[in-house]
Amino acid sequence: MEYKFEVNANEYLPLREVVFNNLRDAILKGQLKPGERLLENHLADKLGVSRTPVREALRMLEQENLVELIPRRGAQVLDISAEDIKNILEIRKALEVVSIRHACQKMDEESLKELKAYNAEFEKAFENEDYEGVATSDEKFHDVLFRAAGNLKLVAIISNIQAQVYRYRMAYLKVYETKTAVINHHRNIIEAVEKHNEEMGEKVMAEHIEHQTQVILESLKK
Amino acid sequence: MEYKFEVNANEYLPLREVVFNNLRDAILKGQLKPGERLLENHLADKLGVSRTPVREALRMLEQENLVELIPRRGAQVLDISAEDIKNILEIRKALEVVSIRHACQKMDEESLKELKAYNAEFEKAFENEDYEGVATSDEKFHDVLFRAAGNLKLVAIISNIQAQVYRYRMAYLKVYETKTAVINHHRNIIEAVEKHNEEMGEKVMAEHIEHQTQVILESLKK
DNA sequence: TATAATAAAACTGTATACTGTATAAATGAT
DNA sequence: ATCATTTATACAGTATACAGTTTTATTATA
Repeated sequence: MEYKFEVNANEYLPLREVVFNNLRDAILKGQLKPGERLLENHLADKLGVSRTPVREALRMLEQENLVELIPRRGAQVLDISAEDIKNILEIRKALEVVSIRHACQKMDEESLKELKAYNAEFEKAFENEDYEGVATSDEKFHDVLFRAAGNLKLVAIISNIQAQVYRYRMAYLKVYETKTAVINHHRNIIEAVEKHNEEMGEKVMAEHIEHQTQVILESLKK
Repeated sequence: MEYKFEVNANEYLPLREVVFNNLRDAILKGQLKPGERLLENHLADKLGVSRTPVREALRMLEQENLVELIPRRGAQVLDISAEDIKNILEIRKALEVVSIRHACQKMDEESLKELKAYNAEFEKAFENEDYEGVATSDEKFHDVLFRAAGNLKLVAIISNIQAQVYRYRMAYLKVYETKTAVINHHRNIIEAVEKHNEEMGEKVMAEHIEHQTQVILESLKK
């Protein structure tokens, strides 16, 4: 019998996906700045591929609302206004509320443990002023809630929405007053989920997102 | 002085957009059926273009959740389960509620008139059993509400969401009991908007979408 | 007749070549 | 110098060519 390496079918990624992930990342992290033009040739050279996969990746990024394509002019990183941020966070609020309602109804012990674990991570990171850590554990915290909702479409939309305001996340967390407010929100969310108290969950989550909106919009004025 | 034809800058559409619109339409109308494979060469020949714009259009359709791309295998029209429909309509409900809250707060006279006009169209079409007409005036009715909300991101997401369940729209409207229920919903929505009664609007809209969900899921069982 | 091995065909993935249109640079007129 | 006019350049849009992989058809084998 002949042996083969067990090749994971997921191992292969088309170049367009690689390019897509690359660019997406660079945009989210702010390495590619709003308004910056994305020249196909330039990107292709830099990434060591031909224009074809770059172009396809750009079409995907357009649909994700991360870049803007102007016919015969090319792509540029989408700029986002204060109004946009308000609009996006309003949508996020509505969807997070849906998701926590479900979570309050049917979250199991396992997920609840996870939720608490990520929250511990979250608080610790805050103590250490490790904002990168705060951000990632915050994401994980919310992810548990989405997943508990058991609505995959919801997860997809929220993560798309989030990508659009990702850049402003750090500014938010670093604002001094955020810390105590957000830690409280999270604790209340856990309590609501634990007690299966939908109304409470809904209320706290709405506050949580509204607070975030306030702070981000405030910080934008400067 | 020399005259030139006033050339509208928006007149030019890249082929990928043309192909995209074409395929999108065909999928929404059910001419391309769920599960059906979309062969690049075939489509390119049929539309009289090369594979390049077809491929780019497919990437866009993937991001719109209308087709599924399997690496090295190609594209196929995305199939949708009852679960998906439930999930999607739950999201739609949340977003329509957001939008009607705004509409109740700040809809102007002009838009209100439009709303009533489309609703008259809607009721008349129902009388004439012109379901195509019912569907389009219903769309316009809801569009007025979205637009009143003044949140462009919301409009974009809802229309994407709607595209995914577009196929089931007719089955819904043709169910006998739908007629009276929906006509009532619409009338109540108008009343709520007119009286700036947010709570009422929210309640009616939620019912409206829930009803739709019920009927569609029911009709799927057959 | 089923099953495995092999060969052929059909597709997708990627690169490259070509075309036409904007944009920027260079030239010339006022 | 400033503005218009031409020319050159850079770029996106589209088509095509080729490579590699999967699927299907064909043949061989039990």
